[in-house]
Amino acid sequence: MAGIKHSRQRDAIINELCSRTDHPTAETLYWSLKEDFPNLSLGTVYRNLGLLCDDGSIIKISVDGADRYDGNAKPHCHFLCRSCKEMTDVHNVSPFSETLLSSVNGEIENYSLTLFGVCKNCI
Amino acid sequence: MAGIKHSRQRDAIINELCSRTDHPTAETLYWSLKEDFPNLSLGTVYRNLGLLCDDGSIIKISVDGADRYDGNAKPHCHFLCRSCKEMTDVHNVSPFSETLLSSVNGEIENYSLTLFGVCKNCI
DNA sequence: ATAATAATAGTAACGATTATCGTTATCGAA
DNA sequence: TTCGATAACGATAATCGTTACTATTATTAT
Repeated sequence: MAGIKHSRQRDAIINELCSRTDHPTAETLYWSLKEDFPNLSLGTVYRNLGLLCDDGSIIKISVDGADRYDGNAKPHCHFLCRSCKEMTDVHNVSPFSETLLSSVNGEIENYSLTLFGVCKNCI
Repeated sequence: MAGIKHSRQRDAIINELCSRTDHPTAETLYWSLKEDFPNLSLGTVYRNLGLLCDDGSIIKISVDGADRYDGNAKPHCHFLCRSCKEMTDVHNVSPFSETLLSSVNGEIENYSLTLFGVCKNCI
């Protein structure tokens, strides 16, 4: 990464995002980091998350409402509970059949698969 | 649908959405309908799309930027070209594997699967 | 036709995100 | 170790997509 400096805020944002298994929004991260950085700016959080997405080291998940971020950049599947809004990872995903992939009129680089429903806690 | 009236605008919005295979945003629909309804309001488009989503007759697709709408409410897969931003349907999607479904800690009601890449035209 | 009421157009308000800008922090080179 | 270049910061304004409000108009059952 040419011309990318370190900063205490940037390192903290990466560290915070990668150390949690929920899929926080920019604002959720912002408030978590406020303790250690009382005058952290929300714009700083957004700017760094954007840069990290650009270089592929994290993932942005577009959902209804505010976007969520995932420190695990390896494509995988998510489950979003419509009751508690908690988003969890789903592992062991090999969802795509040959017939699916062959019916795409282009080159696939990535995917986003989100399952919607109600989690065990909310049933 | 109790208490739902027809209106020329509402019928036109449904008809326009269902007659196209791209996955237009609210604003795209708005401009398409402007010809026939010179003083159509963007709010009217959003309000009707919201109602149609609520009763499950159309689908909202949350992607980067503005949400897209799909007149085909049957869950299926989409392919979004990162170059021309065109979104196309992917048919013949086989259901998810047992291993995937069993690793979800809740009841699945719906899903959203979007493939990202570059379409044949843009390669 | 009339009355009840839902839908509309126009516009203001809102939440999420991005851009701007003056100041501060980082980091390689002197 | 300072210095200078420049990236990153905090604060805040601006933008974008979407929703809410309100007075007026259109729809529908009677």
